[in-house]
Amino acid sequence: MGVTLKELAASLNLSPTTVSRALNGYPEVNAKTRKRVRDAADRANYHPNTRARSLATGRTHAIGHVIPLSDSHEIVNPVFADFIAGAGETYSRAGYEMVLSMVPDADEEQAYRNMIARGAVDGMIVHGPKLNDPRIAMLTQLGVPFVVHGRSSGVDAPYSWLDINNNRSFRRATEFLLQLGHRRIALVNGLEHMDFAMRRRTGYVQALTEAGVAPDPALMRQAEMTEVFGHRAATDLMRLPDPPTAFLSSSMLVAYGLRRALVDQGVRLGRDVSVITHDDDLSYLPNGGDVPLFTATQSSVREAGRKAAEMLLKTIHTPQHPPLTCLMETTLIVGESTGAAIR
Amino acid sequence: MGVTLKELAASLNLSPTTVSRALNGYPEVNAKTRKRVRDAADRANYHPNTRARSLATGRTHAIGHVIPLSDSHEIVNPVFADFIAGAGETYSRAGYEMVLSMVPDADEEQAYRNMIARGAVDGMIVHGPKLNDPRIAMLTQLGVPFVVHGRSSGVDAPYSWLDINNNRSFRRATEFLLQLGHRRIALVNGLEHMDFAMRRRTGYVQALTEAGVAPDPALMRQAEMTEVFGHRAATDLMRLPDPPTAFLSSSMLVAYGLRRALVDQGVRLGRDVSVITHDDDLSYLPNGGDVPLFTATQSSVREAGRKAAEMLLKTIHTPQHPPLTCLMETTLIVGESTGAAIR
DNA sequence: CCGGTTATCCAAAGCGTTTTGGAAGGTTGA
DNA sequence: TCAACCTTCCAAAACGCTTTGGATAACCGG
Repeated sequence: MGVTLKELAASLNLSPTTVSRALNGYPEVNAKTRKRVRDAADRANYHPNTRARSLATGRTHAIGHVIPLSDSHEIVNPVFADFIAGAGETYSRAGYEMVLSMVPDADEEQAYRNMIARGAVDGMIVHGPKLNDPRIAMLTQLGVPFVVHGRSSGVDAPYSWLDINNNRSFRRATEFLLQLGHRRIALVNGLEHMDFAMRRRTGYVQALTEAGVAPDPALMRQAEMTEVFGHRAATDLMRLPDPPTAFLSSSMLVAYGLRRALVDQGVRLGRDVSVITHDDDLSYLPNGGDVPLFTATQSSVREAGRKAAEMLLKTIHTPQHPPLTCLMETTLIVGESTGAAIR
Repeated sequence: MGVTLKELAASLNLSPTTVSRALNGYPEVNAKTRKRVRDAADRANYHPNTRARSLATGRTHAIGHVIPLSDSHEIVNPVFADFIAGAGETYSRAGYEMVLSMVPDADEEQAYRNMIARGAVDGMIVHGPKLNDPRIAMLTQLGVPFVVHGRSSGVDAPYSWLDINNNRSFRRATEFLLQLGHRRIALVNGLEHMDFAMRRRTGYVQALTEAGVAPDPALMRQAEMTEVFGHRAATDLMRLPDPPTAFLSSSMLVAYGLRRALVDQGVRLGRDVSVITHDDDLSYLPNGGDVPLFTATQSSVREAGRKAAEMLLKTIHTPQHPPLTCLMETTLIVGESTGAAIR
């Protein structure tokens, strides 16, 4: 523990009041005194105790994140690391701290409730929204500022969110493959009770339908997005009597798995079979070096974290403001994993 | 914000003192009253305000983590997500919360200082120790309980740490390859100013030397551990006049890159060239399904997180206790990526 | 019936801040 | 010169909890 305000004040022969005001930039303190106080504070490495301050002000200067662990295998989705890194940048610049809670899906609601009831945070980020996500109504009802990373289809009441245009993104990717002559296009998706995965499938189905291609359920897979899942999916799908000539993947890791399976089977990527993947632009999973490995719909999840945090801080500072929303478009980057369909 | 203790007490016609004691399990309160209080608290969803509580008790019931972002590319190492998930399990079980700060390498020391000076945490976890890491002396001097995930060669004074036996792990892996007849063994390592990477190289060099094989600097690479780095390293190394017949990799992602490069060159994994990788057992990066993809030195970083958190809580609760240490061995899992050297 | 326990409760202080409501002294304007 | 300001500071209350040090009443043994 460090110096306290009282001690600092005593050492300066000033009252705590004056020292507090001097440091917080209030006008009613002499310029000379202010400087004297600031210098002494620096010298003593004084930082106001956050607990005491938040008790006095009623604001915690902290944001809560509840990261869900997929109940099945307690998998923590790797996008969280980068999203949080982005949000963390914003927080530290604004003098906020981040408090994190990682809990199994089942305990999630309680985790939000607790953080709030204990007065631990000024606002929250909602991660991984599902269809009709109950957390949104809950937080609205509790009156806590929050921003959802993603959206929740089925929730009508307005709320603040930041999302990428998953539908459009996968629609365009599908159209791109269709233009290359592909007709048998597989979708290797995340779990479709997750909102983002559902929207991606919708976009994919829409593009197919508009092009007069009947969506084939046999070509759609969904699971936790791991490399192994990608491998299994591609292996299975290539065994079909009428196998796909192109794959749409929901994550880089899945795409790795797809590639491994395809290569195992002696299929040339970008020649015999095409692959487009979504790329969250994770810092440790770059899509190739100079030339992109995969053709990809790309959007930086880190940037999303930065922006979502900014939105949240804004709603905290102007509580009466109506909900903020932000829809980010992805960019379609052409790499070496796509080519014309062989006929 | 929720109900306050005073309100709850008033609604029960009791003093705040009694309500507090009833809820905190002190003996000097009638069993009947206690039940009445507990019930009312549940009904009102009362949770004590953490800020107020920690102000009163002097303990925050919070642990600080400072996650470094590699200064070059601001990469956040994916192992952190799983480590933190593990630590988080322990924390929530013990009623602690986790406060996170993600900062560029350069600002790291200040981030620790701030958290402590502001009285935001009861203890800290030190991530990613480098050789002769200054944070250890700093925290020791500040008198804050902490546990290092890893160790720091060059720091003599005792401190609490939890580490895997990197040296032994890579020594064994190297010996394994030597026994298979490999002599040209490449090391594709993390950045060697990181303690773990340095220890791995030492283990590797020791095994080679003991076997009478001269370590060849041309066969050692180090960088941020991404897939792309693995690909580049393998591509380069295979171009050598006397290319390696085996690779040692420091992470799963690097191994993915190695495999891609090798496959690109038409080399068969486990036949023409062998690969052993370290596997942190990340939840979203499983080493294959039923049968392991890679021969690997495996150790769950999530389990490490759980244990490190437990150690930290222990040192917090018994401050006079001497430093705790824990050295975890890895297990060598044989997969399909290794085989006898071709002669 | 009475001193001494024991069981049960409470008033008040304190944790480290911010903030409200002055107070003292100096300055200004007529 | 004197009321009416500023300017600059401070004492004390408040935030929501825990904890110290009683207080009250009931109970007990002799």
